Amino acid sequence: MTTRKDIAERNDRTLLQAARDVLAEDGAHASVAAIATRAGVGIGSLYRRYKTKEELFQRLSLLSLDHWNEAAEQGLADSDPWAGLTAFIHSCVAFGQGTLAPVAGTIEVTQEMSAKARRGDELLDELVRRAHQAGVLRRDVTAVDISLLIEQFGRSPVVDQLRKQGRGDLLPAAAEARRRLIAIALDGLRPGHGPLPGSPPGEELFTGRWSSE
Amino acid sequence: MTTRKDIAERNDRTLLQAARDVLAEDGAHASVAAIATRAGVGIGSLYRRYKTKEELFQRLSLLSLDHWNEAAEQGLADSDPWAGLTAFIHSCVAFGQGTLAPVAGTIEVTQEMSAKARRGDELLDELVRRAHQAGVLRRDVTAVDISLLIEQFGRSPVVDQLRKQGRGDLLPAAAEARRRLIAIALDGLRPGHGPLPGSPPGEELFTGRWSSE
DNA sequence: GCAGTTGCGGAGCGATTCGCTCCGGCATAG
DNA sequence: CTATGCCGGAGCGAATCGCTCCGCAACTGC
Repeated sequence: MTTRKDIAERNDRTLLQAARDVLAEDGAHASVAAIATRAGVGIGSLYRRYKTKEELFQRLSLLSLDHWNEAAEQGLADSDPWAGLTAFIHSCVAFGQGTLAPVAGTIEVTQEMSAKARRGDELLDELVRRAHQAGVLRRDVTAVDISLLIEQFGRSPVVDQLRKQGRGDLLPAAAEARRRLIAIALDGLRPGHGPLPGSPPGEELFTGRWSSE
Repeated sequence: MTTRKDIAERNDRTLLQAARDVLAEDGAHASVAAIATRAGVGIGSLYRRYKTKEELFQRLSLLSLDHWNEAAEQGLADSDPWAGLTAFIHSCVAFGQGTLAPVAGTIEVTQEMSAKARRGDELLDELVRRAHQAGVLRRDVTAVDISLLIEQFGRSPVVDQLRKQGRGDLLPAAAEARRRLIAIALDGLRPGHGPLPGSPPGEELFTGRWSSE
């Protein structure tokens, strides 16, 4: 038997997960109604828990930062620097750390958030330092590179589009393909490659059609 | 002196470029008004050239496919298989090949589009086959992997967000950081690494908080 | 210099969707 | 069986959507 309290607690968790998923698919366009529907609750219930849409996103942002920090600490707990670093990256990518980017500019940043973000930076720095020292990470890769890599892979256009089109049957294949991509990128982090740019390898490859970038 | 005809021609090119940029920043939410404003023309002018929003996107889609095919042909023209392949990838990423993904499901696919897409697949296959034969590309990397890599890097959450926030001053640094990421991924494509998954390296890294994926 | 023509920008249309409120109905407690 | 409180969703005003249409400015032929 499920009491009403059980349901309430489950909704709390489900709501944030739904928010993350909808955010991944719809970007900044994500609507409160879509999040509530995805979570399987009414709009009223959502607003009983979070006063505004912004409050929901702030809460989600905090959860995201918490996950980052916990994953980094778990990574540091691993005695193998390379295993710890890659476990951290995998965890963050799977969590979808990049999905909040579209709304990052629309919500107010609390000092709790910035404090946790600062701690997250420190943890990642340590993760990278350890890997450098052990010689398992190419020297010219910085902590910033790792952050960007996580953010870049945190959203998957292919997976998002499939999910929106309701082709859930293809999701496993897409997820697998994505894991292959991440594995490729991780291999690129190992030592023994030429130096990174600097100036890009082939500056003017692009047709003159586009000027930007 | 600029005649009216000059302006008209320039608008034609500028319009598609603006559409691509706005699409990158706003995703499927991109509005016609935003595209016209970005291009520096009135809404009326946009609708004089394209009957509907869909027609504009279809035209952009064709342009995107043309760029893919031209870049692939240029890559094949290079006698060095690795240089040709990486030049192709760089060109497609810089063009922003992934930015159309959010609207791909909303526009009707003409047979001209699917024909060009098929040709693009063939060209990429040949690019990959050459590289495999020359031994400069790891054996377990497929053409699909390359496509996904291009799509994944075709959008840059960081760059898009900076541009939306009007921090144009930071764009060069962000673009540079992005190039570093691509270089890392390309290095991961070289031979001499362990096999790709298959089953992911660390299946249950993730906290149990999220169930999806 | 003047009338005629062409193409431009943007105000404004109806429709849609947004964040959010509020209330009728149902499940549970006593 | 009554009383209580939480739930879902209809519906509010505001904002935004794709798109039309017209007044004005810029150029041409005389």
